[in-house]
Amino acid sequence: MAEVLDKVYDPQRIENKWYEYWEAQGLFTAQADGQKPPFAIVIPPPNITGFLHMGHALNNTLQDILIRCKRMQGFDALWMPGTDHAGIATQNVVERMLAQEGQDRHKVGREAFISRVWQWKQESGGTIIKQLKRLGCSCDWSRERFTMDEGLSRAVREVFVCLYEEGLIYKGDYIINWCPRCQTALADLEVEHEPTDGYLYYIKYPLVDQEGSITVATTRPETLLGDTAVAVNPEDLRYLAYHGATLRLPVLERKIPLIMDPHVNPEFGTGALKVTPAHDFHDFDIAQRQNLPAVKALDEEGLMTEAAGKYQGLDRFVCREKILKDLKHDELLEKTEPYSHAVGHCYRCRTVVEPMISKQWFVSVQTLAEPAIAAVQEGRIKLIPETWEKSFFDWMTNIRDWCISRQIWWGHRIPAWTCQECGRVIVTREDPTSCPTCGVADLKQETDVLDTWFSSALWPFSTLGWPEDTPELRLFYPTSVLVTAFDILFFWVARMMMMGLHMMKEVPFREVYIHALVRDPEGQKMSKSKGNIIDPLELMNRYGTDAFRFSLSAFAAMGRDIRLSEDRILGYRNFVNKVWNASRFTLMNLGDYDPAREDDTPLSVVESWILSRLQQVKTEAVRHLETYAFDQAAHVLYQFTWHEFCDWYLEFIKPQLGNGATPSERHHTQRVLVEVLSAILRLLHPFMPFITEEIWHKLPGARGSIMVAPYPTPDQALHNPAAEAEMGLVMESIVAIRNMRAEMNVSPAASVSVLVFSQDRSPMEILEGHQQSVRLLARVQDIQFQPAGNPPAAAAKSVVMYSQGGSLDLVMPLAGLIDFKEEARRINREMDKLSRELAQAQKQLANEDFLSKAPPEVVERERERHQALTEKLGKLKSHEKRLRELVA
RNA sequence: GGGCGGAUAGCUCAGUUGGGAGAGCAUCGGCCUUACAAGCCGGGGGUCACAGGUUCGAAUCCUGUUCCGCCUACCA
Repeated sequence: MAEVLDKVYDPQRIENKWYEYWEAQGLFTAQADGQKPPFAIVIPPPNITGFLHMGHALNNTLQDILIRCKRMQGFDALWMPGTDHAGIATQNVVERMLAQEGQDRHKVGREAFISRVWQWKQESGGTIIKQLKRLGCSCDWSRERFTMDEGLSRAVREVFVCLYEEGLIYKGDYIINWCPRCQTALADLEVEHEPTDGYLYYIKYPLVDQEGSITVATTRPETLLGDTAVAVNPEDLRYLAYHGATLRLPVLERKIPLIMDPHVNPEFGTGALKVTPAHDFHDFDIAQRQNLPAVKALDEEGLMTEAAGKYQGLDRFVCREKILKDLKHDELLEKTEPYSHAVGHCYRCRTVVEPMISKQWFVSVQTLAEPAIAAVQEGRIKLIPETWEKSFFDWMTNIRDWCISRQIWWGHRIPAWTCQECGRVIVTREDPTSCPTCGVADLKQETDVLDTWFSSALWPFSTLGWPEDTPELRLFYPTSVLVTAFDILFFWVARMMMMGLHMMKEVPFREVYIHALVRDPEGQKMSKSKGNIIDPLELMNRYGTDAFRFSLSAFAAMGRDIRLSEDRILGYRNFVNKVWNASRFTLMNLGDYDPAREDDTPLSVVESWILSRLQQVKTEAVRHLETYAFDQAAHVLYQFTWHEFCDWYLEFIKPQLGNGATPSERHHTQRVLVEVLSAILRLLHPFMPFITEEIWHKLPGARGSIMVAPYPTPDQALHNPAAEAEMGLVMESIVAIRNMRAEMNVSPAASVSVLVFSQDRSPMEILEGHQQSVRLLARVQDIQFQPAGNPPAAAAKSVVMYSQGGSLDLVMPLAGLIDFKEEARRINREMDKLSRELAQAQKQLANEDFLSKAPPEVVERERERHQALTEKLGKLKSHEKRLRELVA
């Protein structure tokens, strides 16, 4: 017979083929016609500057599993894809390109720069999408969106104007985080605090009108140039005498007051705090309370301002050194201590950020946060696993206003205009041409753009067509589930809740599945700087996409980070190959199979058993997928496919497919085999889409893609405990015989016979009915069944218990074949184990409390166990005794 | 400082209302048994971090301790 499949599965050969096929057939496209129940997921939009990393790979594999499963289950499944314009990140990329050409954005100008970014997006922005396709993602590409496309930009504008009109967006002077390199404000979340080794400098501020000085401690001496006070705790006795004093700011000689503020911690440093309202969050608050002026000592480029006097124009870090030198010279630097503290860095470029007072746009989040908190509390949005709820509530209740303006060019430009004549601010849906107050046409648009997360916050409804009233929006909003890692829970998820609830009056998604982070084999977070990045594409090339996907799902245990282990991926690569070869075997035996032929042969016990087990597996797999226990779903399918279907079922049915079988037997066996394999392929398809599709098309009677074949559902009528018990006995007997052979070092070629003794009719008859399988799978030449009799002493012996009652003695006469001492050792090992278990059971049953308080079924089970152990141990003991006599 | 998670076989990890400790890999022994050596068969290996408590019964629930990891925070 011609080879139906190659001997080894070659992923590269077929992956592209099937992806193109799926796309060409339009199988990813949601109908949105209301004919089927909806199921929708919006993708966390990857940055257009992005390349597929492990986090993407895991996140999108899990989404694809869910969406493929739901699609097969008959839902109108929409996986809404798209990309994020990633303001700062993208602008940085294009600016770097310009730099290489000796240009910068200011020379080029705003409009030309923006079209340059669009051009870059056109040429290089699609990489991540190609990589998602490589991963097999079944996104509805016909609906792909981009946060800067026309529709989404309209949504952004609409939301901005609405919130502004409601007074929920305002512009104000406020202290924000400023990145001197990116030249923009950053939201609190965009600042990463990294522990940094620095120094704590103790600086003396001389008193005016009296002797002495007050010493303050700081990590940033250059900011003293912006100091407008020194604060001490009102309770701090050490400074009681100085209340109301005036101090002389070192170097600048400016006079500043000593004030009292309860926020100062007397325990830290000297208990005296220099107050720099323009460059410190804490100090800003103090200044607000105490009506202190703010002096801006640093400018937007991180250079010292005019207020810094002779230090004007110096870089902040150069200035720090200079000031220290001058302080030393003036003998005002008391001491310097090494000090490690958290320093804020720009999450995009790693530059040390500078807190700075600035005029920015804010979203007032308090009123938006409350409905989001309520939605989670009331269970209208479920966070899975629930453990995240606590963090969520903590964050949401302490949330500060969201700074949404960014001083960059790439993004949604804030739709606000200022009349140059009367100063009126105009925020409208359509670009204004003249001032509604004074009528002049001299209007200037805000130059800032919006934080990228502003547009992503609208993603669940903006991608569905809002503000238009589209069929998609009506059908798919609220979406079913959001799949994401916890690192963007606050950046993105919380904001989607706020915006969705406010604009749509309805939650954006009903469930949020929060998966783990992928770490390197040592448990470290993967990062460019550590150089420990593992490239998912490389793993796909090496092991195949299906194996890679299956690995990720098998790793995805709830609430625990993933340590990437290549050994395990290799193991799942082998599993994929196993599926391939089981299918290969099946197809090799289907040459003459006619699916249309009638089959009235009843199911054999083996078939009843495998079908019964299959129903159980279907139930478990679906249950695990519905609770996002991807690892358990994968595990159940792995175990069943490999260790039940391949290891046992296929071996059992080989004779029924061989020459000895009648045509109708053979046909019947083929029919059931195809049925089971078909179910396995469909169950596995969401995890390993490519290989299952390839095999699916080779199955007899193949019709269309496996993607739209029904996902298996359990058939209770096939549940068959009797067949499972019966096959349990058969398999245990085979294992027992194999064990005796292996342990006794009986060569596989050696011919052995087995005698089966038992007083119990039922297990005896069962095994007798399966003697062909026993012969074949345990490599036994001759097998005899004896209700009673005297087994030979020169033999190995095993006792197999039948779960429905009774037992079998399997005796392998081995005169001349074995060393009896060896058999005695084997028996003793087993008896030891049994004795220990028996002792345990005895202790339990001797315990009055156990008997009276434990549930009756537990007690009953313990009794049965005790009896079985006693019986088995007794039989082995007498065998062992006879062996001893024989040796003696 | 606050919060969260983890500690189970040599390694990576499961263990779903508390009721006979599991998988994969590794290891040891034996097999080219006509789907698969990326395979088949069999074996060995664990005081479930430590100390208490609740319970007839604890890897599982409670308290405390130790050691890791993460998130968060304005102690300058």
